[in-house]
Amino acid sequence: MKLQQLKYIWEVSKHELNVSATAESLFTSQPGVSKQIRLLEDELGVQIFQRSGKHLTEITPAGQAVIQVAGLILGEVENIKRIAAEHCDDTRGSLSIATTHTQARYVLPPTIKKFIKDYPEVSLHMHQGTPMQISELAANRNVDFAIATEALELFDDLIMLPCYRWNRSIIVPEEHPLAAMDKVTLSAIAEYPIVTYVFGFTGRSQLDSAFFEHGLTPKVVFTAVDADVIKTYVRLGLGIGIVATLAFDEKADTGLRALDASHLFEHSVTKIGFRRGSFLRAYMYDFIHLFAPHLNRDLIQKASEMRTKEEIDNLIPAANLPSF
Amino acid sequence: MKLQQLKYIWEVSKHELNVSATAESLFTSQPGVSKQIRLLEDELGVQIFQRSGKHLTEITPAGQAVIQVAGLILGEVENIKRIAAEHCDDTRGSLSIATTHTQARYVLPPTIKKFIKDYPEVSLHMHQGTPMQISELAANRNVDFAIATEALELFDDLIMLPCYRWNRSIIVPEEHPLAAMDKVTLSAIAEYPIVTYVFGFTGRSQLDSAFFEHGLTPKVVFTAVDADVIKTYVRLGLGIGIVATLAFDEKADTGLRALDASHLFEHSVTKIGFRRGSFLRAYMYDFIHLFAPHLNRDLIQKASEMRTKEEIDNLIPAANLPSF
DNA sequence: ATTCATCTATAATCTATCGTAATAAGTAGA
DNA sequence: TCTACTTATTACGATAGATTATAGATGAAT
Repeated sequence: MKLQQLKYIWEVSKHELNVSATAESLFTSQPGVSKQIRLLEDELGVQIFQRSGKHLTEITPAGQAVIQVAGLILGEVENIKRIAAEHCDDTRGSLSIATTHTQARYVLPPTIKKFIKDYPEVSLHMHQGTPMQISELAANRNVDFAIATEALELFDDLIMLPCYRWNRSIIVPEEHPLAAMDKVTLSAIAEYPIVTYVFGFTGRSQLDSAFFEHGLTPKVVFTAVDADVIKTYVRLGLGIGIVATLAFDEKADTGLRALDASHLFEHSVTKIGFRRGSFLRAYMYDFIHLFAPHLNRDLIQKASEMRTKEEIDNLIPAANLPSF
Repeated sequence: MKLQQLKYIWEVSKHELNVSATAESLFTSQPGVSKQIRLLEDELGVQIFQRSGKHLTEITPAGQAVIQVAGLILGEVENIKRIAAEHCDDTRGSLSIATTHTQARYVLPPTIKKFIKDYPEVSLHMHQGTPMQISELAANRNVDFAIATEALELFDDLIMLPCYRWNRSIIVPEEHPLAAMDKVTLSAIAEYPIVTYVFGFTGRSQLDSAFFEHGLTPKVVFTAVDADVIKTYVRLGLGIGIVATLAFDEKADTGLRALDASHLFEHSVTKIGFRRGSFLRAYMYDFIHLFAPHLNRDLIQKASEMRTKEEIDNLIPAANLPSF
């Protein structure tokens, strides 16, 4: 048994059982991968993949179990490398973060700025995608951290730490009738066409459920992944915007007004996630701490030991989070 | 990084940093081991072993951490092999048990007899040693199970399941004055020379503390590892014996009488232990169940998840154990 | 100090293994 | 039945790994 063989079966299972594609992604040849998989199967005495003729069609039950453990091993191998790097030079390394537009554009910049000042030798990589893609990247060890508000819950082998709570604001042109209201109401909003986030992004589901619970059907005329696009269309008069409050900047966003909507919609919680059982470099702890000052090394390590989301939420109650 | 390299550093750390001895135990050449260790160190960029000239003198802090994780990986590799074997043929395999004389001679025979009848294709290996050696064998993956009454607690990465409680008896020649007593007392025993277990064996410490608490100093004139030897010397009139009750057989041990001493000494608990996180074959669960009928697959799996001995003792209270 | 036994590192050689390229063979979908 | 795609096979070349012999270093004992 070789680590490479474990790597191969793991990667094949993550590439829809397509050996050619897997080989390409690993910068090696297809016959090499096929051969190693076969050798491993011979050694173990069980089929890992079901074949129909020359195609891999599915993973056998034995394969399921083997691949799962192979994943653990690959994670530990990664840990060994990190441990070594940490003991070698704890200021040098790399940090990959997958996140959404909202975080990258409005929340992360100060954190990143401070981080690259503190750790100039750490090369930083940012990936942008849907919450689902982000979670997958973290679960598959393509990135170190996932930062998002949604979908992270779906991956059981990610440790997710609550970072901050945030609320929504209604964005309207300055002269809009709603701007005159003291406290906007859901029914008032429902009167106007709405521009907001795409489903699956930035707490969009919270928004929908609020309307639904009040028996209202919002007229969503346009959806976007990011608040910049939303604001642009609000300016054009397409409708009123509903975005995260932290995506509005009074100075920069001239011509627009933000009306607090925290009383209308349940708050959302943004979280940072990493693979369960992964060794974190010192600068990784520091990054988390920079991003969410209530998360110190001790707390992060305690949370890493937890088995369920509930335990973590108990350890870090939402009430104690910073709120925006 | 290769599995072999991890195996090498792990094994070297278990062979007092003697590369030559390690190579021999692995049936390979010393230069090969040295080279692979060096290659691994080069790849990781840190020293794993401290060298003084040409000798390995100690493990560096980085090495400590790396070797620990290497141990996890090797354990998972073992699990993969077991998983594969289980899916291939769940009646064939091997089972290695390390235990003490007392277990091997008096307790295990019926279990073993049933087991080899149920699983004729499983090759069974028994190792005998001190409780300390037994625990080490299990911790170092040389055997699957450790069965003993002492020392198992010292190894944090062993899951130990309580199997049964047992008490002691005083063994005397039939015509001995103590045989006439209704209920023997500690002070009565302390009058006579005593033959019992060597320290570190078969709950010997429990025995000493009972005397100590009553301010008595037993006259131990001879100690042995096993009850057979003890009984032999009792027959010779060297003194009275104190052994596990289950080591006395009324029919076979003619000329001797056993006097119950359960009221004098705290009971002991015999446990079966295996490496934390190790995948157990179906026949391994069955073996445990044969040995300790209250331990079924579910309970064993639950206990495997536990972090501390206390949690396990809570799950399997001593009061519920069979008693001998 | 010196010697000896023991242990590790180095070098050279040989073998086995792995990756690659070219190609054959099988599958799925139109 | 044809085409596009995928995997298996084969042969070859590069490379890494094991082995043997040997040199160098250490530490304990004389």
